[in-house]
Amino acid sequence: MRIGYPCINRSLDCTSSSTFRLASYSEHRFHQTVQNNLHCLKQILHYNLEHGVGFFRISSDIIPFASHPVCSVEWGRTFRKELLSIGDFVMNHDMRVSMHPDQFTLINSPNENVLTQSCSELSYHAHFLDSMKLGYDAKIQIHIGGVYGDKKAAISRFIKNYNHLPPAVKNRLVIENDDRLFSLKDCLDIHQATGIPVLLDIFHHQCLNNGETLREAFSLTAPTWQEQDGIPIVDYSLQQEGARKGKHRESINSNDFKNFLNAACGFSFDLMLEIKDK
DNA sequence: AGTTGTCAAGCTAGT
DNA sequence: ACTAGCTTGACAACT
Repeated sequence: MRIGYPCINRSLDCTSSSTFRLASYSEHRFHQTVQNNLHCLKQILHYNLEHGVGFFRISSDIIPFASHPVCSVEWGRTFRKELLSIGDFVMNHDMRVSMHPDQFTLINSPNENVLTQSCSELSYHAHFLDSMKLGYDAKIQIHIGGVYGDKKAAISRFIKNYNHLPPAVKNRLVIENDDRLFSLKDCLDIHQATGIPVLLDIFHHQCLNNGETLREAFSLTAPTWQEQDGIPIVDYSLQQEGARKGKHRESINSNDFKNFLNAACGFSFDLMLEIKDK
């Protein structure tokens, strides 16, 4: 099992997700920012190696405005050497990376513009991981999307639009159960129809489920991952007490974590710790 | 130098 | 009607 954390390393003064306002976009600014982000990503991966951390989620901001019309730079070519070098580092040390496009990426939206932009956002993520020549175990995780007043229709729209995605995206895309709308069971149904792997989010499963125990949730999701997908990815986090439902905790609770590990015993997976203080 | 309003994008539930 | 929350605050204009 590899353990990972998302996007930000609080021990290094180097961030791989710095961006800028759209209003101040220029090719120079873009070039500078991407160069710095890639440099910091390398630093973070080195740090991770030294600290036994084999898994990392790369921020979607690593290439700012990559899917926006304003960006016409062929960054995959410009930064080819840097990207390949990072990819080599990841593979040589048996590490894994993933990405999580943000809440605006909705492939089940009834709005065609939202769908189009979501597809180009997903293509950007796939292109980024492809540019590092990483295997298809480097995943892009998204939620199912909105309900739009009709859950069944929302699910069929997801399946239909998923089938039209380019192979580069399909090779990496996985779906994650969320905390309010689409449960693990919904994701498994979509898996039945599409073959898409299901990423189990432990915290979301506590918020929304159909009575499956944690062990059952593991048994159900594990077979949705094929050989080329790598071992399953599992997201772990906890409710911040006193905050509104869905808010992630600042720090881990070791009792809860021990219970989780006991329930997970015997299953093979990589673990993403979505805990604010890493 | 420090503070604070705002930032590409969507949706939902709670207030 | 408004806003917090979402995988992650931080940019940039203002005082």
